[in-house]
Amino acid sequence: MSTGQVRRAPRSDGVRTRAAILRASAELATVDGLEGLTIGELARHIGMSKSGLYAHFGSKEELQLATIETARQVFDEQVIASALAAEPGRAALVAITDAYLEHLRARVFPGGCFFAGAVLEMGSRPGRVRDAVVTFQRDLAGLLQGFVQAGVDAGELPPSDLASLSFEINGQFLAASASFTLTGEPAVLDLVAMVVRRRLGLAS
Amino acid sequence: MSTGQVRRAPRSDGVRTRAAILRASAELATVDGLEGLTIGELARHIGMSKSGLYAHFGSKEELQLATIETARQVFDEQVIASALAAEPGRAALVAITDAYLEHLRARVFPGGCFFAGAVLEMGSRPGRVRDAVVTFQRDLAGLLQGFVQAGVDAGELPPSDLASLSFEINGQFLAASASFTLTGEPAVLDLVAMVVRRRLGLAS
DNA sequence: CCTACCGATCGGTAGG
DNA sequence: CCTACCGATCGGTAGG
Repeated sequence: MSTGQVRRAPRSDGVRTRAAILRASAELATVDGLEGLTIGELARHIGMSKSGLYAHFGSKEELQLATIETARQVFDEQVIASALAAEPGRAALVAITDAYLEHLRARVFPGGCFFAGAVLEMGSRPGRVRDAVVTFQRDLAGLLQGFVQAGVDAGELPPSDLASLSFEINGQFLAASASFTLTGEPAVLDLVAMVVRRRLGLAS
Repeated sequence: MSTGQVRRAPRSDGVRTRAAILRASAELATVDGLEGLTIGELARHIGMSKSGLYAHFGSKEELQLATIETARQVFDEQVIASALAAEPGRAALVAITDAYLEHLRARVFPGGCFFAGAVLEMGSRPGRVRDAVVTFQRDLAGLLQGFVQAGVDAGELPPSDLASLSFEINGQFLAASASFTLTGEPAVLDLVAMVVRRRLGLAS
């Protein structure tokens, strides 16, 4: 008896429900877009009432922002983590590329990379949702640039790569997501893996 | 009196109206998306009633398809034409890149490249609208690949470029549109111009 | 090309 | 987390 009665973890059901909602929301958003996503469709998709969703998120904008946060966590775990586990520099650039391509290959989201779609969709809009997407994009670009800088510092890459290499790799990520989503052809992913390696001087 | 009374050209007003509608539709679509575009918003934007639009296009899908056709014509005139005017091979690849970047710089569409947005938006959807976007993408990829082939045939490019160069350039176009739309920074366009030239062995 | 209208769905709220 | 509801807007049609 010592510590008293059994207690369920406070709100654990709510936390789990919220996570399930957000996961479904992120998936739907890669097909319908962050704006095209509707509360009604999401509610139907997870077997809940619309007002049930409003109990978790006070507005569509809050839902969108929470969805972006969830997608970011997925991206951090599946893509960024592999890069951080590698040696900064060329090895990290290869690692993040392979992890990104594997993220696509596994079809984690039905519409390809969440942020590739979101950046193109929200790029010319005002508001907090756009700002959140821009922040992600800026952070990713900064991470890539840091790897390039490390590669240059280590003598793995020429200093001229500081100007554009991170941008180029980012562009190949966009192309990979767009092309793989369009065609479903795994060869696209192998092609991009080769392109990046070559660009880094790591293949014929 | 010879040829009789003054006659207005048959339906010329209707043709002009239709063109104006489609131009506005293409502009709105680069901000709201091809799906996010609504008949009501478009009608308001051009000062016409919703049913006035339905007189020109029987359904939203027809409007979307006609909008894509209009955007394709703009792209053909402003981007493709410059490439076809150049020597096939490296010169054509430089020409299409510069024309594409100028198309962005001029902000022909407020949301950047119409098709960059459309491909990412429609990639994971079914239907005729997606098919039309895929067709554009396939045609552009084929055009680029033809230029690469010509460059290889002329000895300007190594045969190894046949595998991926056209894909890489396409990726830089996507990155240019996304990044320029996000930041509005013209330096992005200069960067991509340099990246492509370097990739073609035409700059330091 | 218009007014007037349709059923359905939108984002969101009241009240429990 | 639900039912029941709100005004606004959706794509689309009738009839002119």
